[in-house]
Amino acid sequence: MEDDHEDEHCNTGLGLKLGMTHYVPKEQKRHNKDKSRVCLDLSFTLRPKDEEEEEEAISVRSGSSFKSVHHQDDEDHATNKGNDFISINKNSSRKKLRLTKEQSTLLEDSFKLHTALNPAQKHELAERLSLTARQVEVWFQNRRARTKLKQTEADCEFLKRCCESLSEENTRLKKELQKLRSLRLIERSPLCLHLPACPSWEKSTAFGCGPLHQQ
DNA sequence: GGCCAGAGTTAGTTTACATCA
DNA sequence: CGTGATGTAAACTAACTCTGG
Repeated sequence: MEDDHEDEHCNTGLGLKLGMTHYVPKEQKRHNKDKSRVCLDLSFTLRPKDEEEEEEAISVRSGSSFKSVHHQDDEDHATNKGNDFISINKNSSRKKLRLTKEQSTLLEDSFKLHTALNPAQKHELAERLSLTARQVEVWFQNRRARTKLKQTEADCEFLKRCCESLSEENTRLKKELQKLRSLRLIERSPLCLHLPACPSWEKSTAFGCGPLHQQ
């Protein structure tokens, strides 16, 4: 899969950009219904300066997709050499980083130790992973969200089982109550004065709340 | 007012499956 | 029938925005 990067360079990015696709940035989708505008996404500053200027001449910088500039950590993008993220994005529109096995493992291991990082830990980990601190931060955010979601699903499943179990118990008790009521009718019958008492009756009547004391 | 975390959303990628030649 | 190409929906997840503490 990762071997296909070269093909990807040829396929998507350039074709889309020069193909005059009606690209609608997120901001515009939300606030601006002007879909006729032709836009190009100039996401990364690692692009050669002249190329950027050329594109700016025919485009409208949306400022949306990569608004993440508000994070100072993003300056680290320039230090992220050798990473797929950069090598892909410099030539195409927004591409998604795929973490390597090693990166994922290290992140997971770190997450097991601390589900949240302080700034120093974040930067240290980012350095070890050749990622930006922002990327590490986002990964931890998403990881926490996934953990929480899984926990919620597990809780949900547990409560569902509890509910089913209680429903069964409720049904069983209702049946028992029904049985006892019918027995009470028999007991009151003059023909059946010496009917042995049901053990559960004795228990419940001891607290004054058994079937015989109901109503 | 800046920072951070969580919630919710968007969008790129992968995977599984179906269909067709 | 088996096979490769293609299309599509679902799942996954990096990156994003918004909001509240």
